[in-house]
Amino acid sequence: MLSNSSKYALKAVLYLAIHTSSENKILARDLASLINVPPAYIAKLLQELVRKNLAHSEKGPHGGFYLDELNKNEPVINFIYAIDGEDKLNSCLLGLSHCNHLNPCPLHHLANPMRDALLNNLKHKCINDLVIDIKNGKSSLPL
Amino acid sequence: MLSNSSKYALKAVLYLAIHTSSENKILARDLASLINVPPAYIAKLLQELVRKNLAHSEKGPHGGFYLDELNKNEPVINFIYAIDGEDKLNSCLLGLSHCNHLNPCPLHHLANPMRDALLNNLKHKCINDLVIDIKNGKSSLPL
DNA sequence: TTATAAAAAGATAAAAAAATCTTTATATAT
DNA sequence: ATATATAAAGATTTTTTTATCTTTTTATAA
Repeated sequence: MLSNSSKYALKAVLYLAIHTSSENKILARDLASLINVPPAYIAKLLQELVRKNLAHSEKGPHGGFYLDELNKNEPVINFIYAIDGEDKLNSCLLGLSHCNHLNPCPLHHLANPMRDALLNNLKHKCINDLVIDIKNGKSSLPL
Repeated sequence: MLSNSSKYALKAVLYLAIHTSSENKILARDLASLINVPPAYIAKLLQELVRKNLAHSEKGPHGGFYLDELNKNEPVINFIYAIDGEDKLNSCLLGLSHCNHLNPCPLHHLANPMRDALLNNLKHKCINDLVIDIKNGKSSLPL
């Protein structure tokens, strides 16, 4: 469903959303150990998010990664799209390019309503919504 | 979501369900070209399904692969489990081993209802149910 | 201005998944 | 019996994904 890369990126982003701001950054290597992801790997993923304006970074002493308020209000799906591309979540379950609602594949009716509902949630929930759940005890870390 | 291998296997199984029986087998290489899957690859996958009693084969002249009535009545999910293993569809979206309904990860509420509904469909629909849809024009090939 | 601390970029390596090739076993027909 | 057609099994190759390592750039502070 999600690649390792997307999973790691989401874990990182959740951590950043809870614990960082422009005044309070975190080093890639510290973040890595806190969310159980290889340090060099998470650094790469964060660089990609920064390039796509889904996270921020500063170089040099007292530098590090953080999320600003705009980032925290991005829909969850944007982070997945940034790392995995759009096709991964949107393509036909059987990999058929012709499959759509007018020309449904044999698994379409069985799976698409759920997929659409999931995509809808991912599009309408932002990172901050997930953080609110965590703070209300509706979901939990650690990552 | 599904590996290439599972997608290929499901396409093969659907074809076999519609077009084969113990009196009417098909060669791996013929099936391969009909469903657009590499011949050596589909042969391997079918061998795995045969080993797990989800399909049948006969060697030698007039041999080939086919599904019997029991196979056609297997739930769709069994073919996926046979190829991808059970974990792939059941593990936490973020890959967290501790995640469950009592200790939900931040994506759990957002995704699990849909995943459960999908799994339920895959468990309760058998291959023949999909074939009936195709025959009624509710879904369509080619594969 | 120099040293240092950090991310960015790019190159490389390792592991897993996808795909193919070769050999063996088995059934059928001649 | 022998030749042939097929799946089964196993080995190998290729591609993709995952992960790491090295070098460069940039910002800070002494």
